[in-house]
Amino acid sequence: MVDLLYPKTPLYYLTEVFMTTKKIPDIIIGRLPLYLRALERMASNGEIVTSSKELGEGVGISAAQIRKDISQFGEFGKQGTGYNIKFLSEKLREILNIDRVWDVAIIGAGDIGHGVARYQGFLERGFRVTLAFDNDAKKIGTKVGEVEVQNIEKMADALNASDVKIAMIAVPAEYAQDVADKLAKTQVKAILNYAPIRLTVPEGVHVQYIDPATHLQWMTYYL
Amino acid sequence: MVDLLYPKTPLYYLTEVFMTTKKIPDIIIGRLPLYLRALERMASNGEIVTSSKELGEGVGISAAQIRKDISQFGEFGKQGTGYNIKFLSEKLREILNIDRVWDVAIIGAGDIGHGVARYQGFLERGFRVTLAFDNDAKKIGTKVGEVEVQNIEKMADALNASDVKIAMIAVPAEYAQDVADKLAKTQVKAILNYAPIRLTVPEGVHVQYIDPATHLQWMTYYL
DNA sequence: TAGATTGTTAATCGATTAACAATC
DNA sequence: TAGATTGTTAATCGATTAACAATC
Repeated sequence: MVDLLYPKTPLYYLTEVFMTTKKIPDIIIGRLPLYLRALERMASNGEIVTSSKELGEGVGISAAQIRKDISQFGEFGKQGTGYNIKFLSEKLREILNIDRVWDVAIIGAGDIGHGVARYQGFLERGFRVTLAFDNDAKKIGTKVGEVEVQNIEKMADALNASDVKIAMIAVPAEYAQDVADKLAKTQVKAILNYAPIRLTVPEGVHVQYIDPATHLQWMTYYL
Repeated sequence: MVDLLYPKTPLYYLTEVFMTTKKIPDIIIGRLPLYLRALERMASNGEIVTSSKELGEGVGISAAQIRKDISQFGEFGKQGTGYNIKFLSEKLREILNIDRVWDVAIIGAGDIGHGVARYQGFLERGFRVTLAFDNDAKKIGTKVGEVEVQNIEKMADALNASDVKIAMIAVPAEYAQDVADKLAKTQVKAILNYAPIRLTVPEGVHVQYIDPATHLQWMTYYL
């Protein structure tokens, strides 16, 4: 509208640059892995193309929203045809930075730590546990999954000697913030927290939470 | 506004009744367990009262939203003072129907199933695994946590003979929908799904999803 | 009383949906 | 060409925040 009425002013170009580097809402990023998950299942079923309608049904989201989300990153579809599943999957993997395998550290070698380290789903989706730490002398030196549990006092050094940028916290709630503080001093920039407590971390460090009991308590409201 | 200008019409009363039985948004219900979790930690630290400001800081939500959420269910605070932690916790437990212990079934006795069955966090938060099922002959008869794994063919009967209304699905993605269909024919009305796939269930059955890989893939966007 | 904090209304913000021209 | 489906804009919807009277 504006540029029909006025010549392009410096403000116009500023706006355009701003638009180009616009921040994608976090909530959209969070849906991309769900799209990718559905696309990979379609691909494994031998499907070649899909539509926003079909994909939407697969993830429980409206077709309009699927199209809007995807179009934030480029024009990956074809009018009249839909989306090539393999192509869109590749694009989503590039956008999400999962066109590679990420090494991950696990802190806490209790029940959750063991479960997480053994979980095949991570490996299938691009994550490999390569470091494990605990503060319990009885656990140090034992194995969780494929990796040996190290003394948590060596965590900072071991992390800095590695290229690990992702850590999972599986210690009791009362230690979780302390662990997070220590992680924040390393190059770890993403934390998946299984402890049932909110973590405070510096700008630039991302935290996601997993708390199954919270999900169950949510559903009991409706029972 | 309306009732300043007009006498109270039948529509007014209809509206009032409607307001009284208003449906609380799902997103608000989902925050209540987080409030409760924070309150329980405060209580265990010996604190007696808190404010929307303090509670908000504990869960990472604005004070205004905390107040608005809680006020949907009653007037549980005191002006000038804040909220009594014990009292508010009790109210939240009543609202969420977790002023009791819920029996839970786990379907799938693989790595996730074992981890979940052993997880102490459920018991502490009001959930007890009492039934387990798998289709693998090698697993049937073994134990996950405290309970014996039964043949999945006996699932419907065993569930109907129990009072279990909550089930956790921890089978491979390709079997998850089939398990969900079978569960939907029992009195199970809440499903926590660990399989990385969306489930379609009848009206009145609630599903929550746990997929750690999705959370990791979300964060790698920012790395 | 003065200070603090709730409960609630109104304003703002952001996300979702509807609609449709473009085009394969 | 006719039918299908995208990418995008405008309209709608719902959630969050700000503000403040009530009151402890």
